[in-house]
Amino acid sequence: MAYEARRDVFQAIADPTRREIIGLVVKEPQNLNALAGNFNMSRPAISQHVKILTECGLIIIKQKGRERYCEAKLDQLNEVSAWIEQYKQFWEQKLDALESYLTKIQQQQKPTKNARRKK
Amino acid sequence: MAYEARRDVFQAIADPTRREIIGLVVKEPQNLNALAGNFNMSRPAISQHVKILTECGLIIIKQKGRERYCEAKLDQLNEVSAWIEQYKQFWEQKLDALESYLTKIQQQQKPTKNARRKK
DNA sequence: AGTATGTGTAAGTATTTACTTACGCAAGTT
DNA sequence: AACTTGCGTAAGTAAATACTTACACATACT
Repeated sequence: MAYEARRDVFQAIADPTRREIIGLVVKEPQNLNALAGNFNMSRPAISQHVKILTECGLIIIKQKGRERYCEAKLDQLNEVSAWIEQYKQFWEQKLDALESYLTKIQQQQKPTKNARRKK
Repeated sequence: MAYEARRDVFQAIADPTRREIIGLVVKEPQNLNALAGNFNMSRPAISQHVKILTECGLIIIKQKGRERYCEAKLDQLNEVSAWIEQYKQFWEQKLDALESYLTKIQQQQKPTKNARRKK
């Protein structure tokens, strides 16, 4: 039951190996053996990761003779980008404007001096 | 062994429930029961998701009496944002400049007219 | 003090993940 | 035609995930 129900971009990029595959393929399209050469795992393992990446559209395969070149096609990253972007403002504003406010609140929560919980 | 070795932001946002939690908490900080009310799953399940989110810093907990308010603190999303951003140019340029080139290549790969594979 | 409320966490479970090795097949080479 | 190369995929496995129910415990309320 390995590698079945997976077509989600968020899931796809959750795995560090897959992120690395993307990084390599963006730099230079390459066939599966070449790709697998960069990792400390078996060729089939990489093949399975690539499958997932193609299933969610982040990689496309160009068959050339018996070789299959993997190319990056990162448009789907837009989904993630958009999700992040909607919060960007939030966290950037938090950083300066609300910083002092938050600190204040936090101080109100400090336990009374020398107070002890009974064990 | 539920929910152990997890502190990675990419992993954290890979789960749709956790993404939804973030969405809710950004709009309005709320305690765990209120939060859990939005989902079709048990309160402990949400508690565990929140734990993961706090562990990678996307949510902070403000204890108020017996309640624990969850607030979003999305700075860590920067890690994801940065990763995506480095590729943004790539996929945006691909969209126009390379589009025609890719189409051309693709056509070169079309099997010869009426060519058939033996079965 | 006794009860209700808000919550963390342990233990159990089904499913999914991320690998592995073994095998099979098509495309090129000799 | 036989051999090599490049690759997909099946089957097996250990670990991680995402839940659940049961329980413990502190804070508040009466």
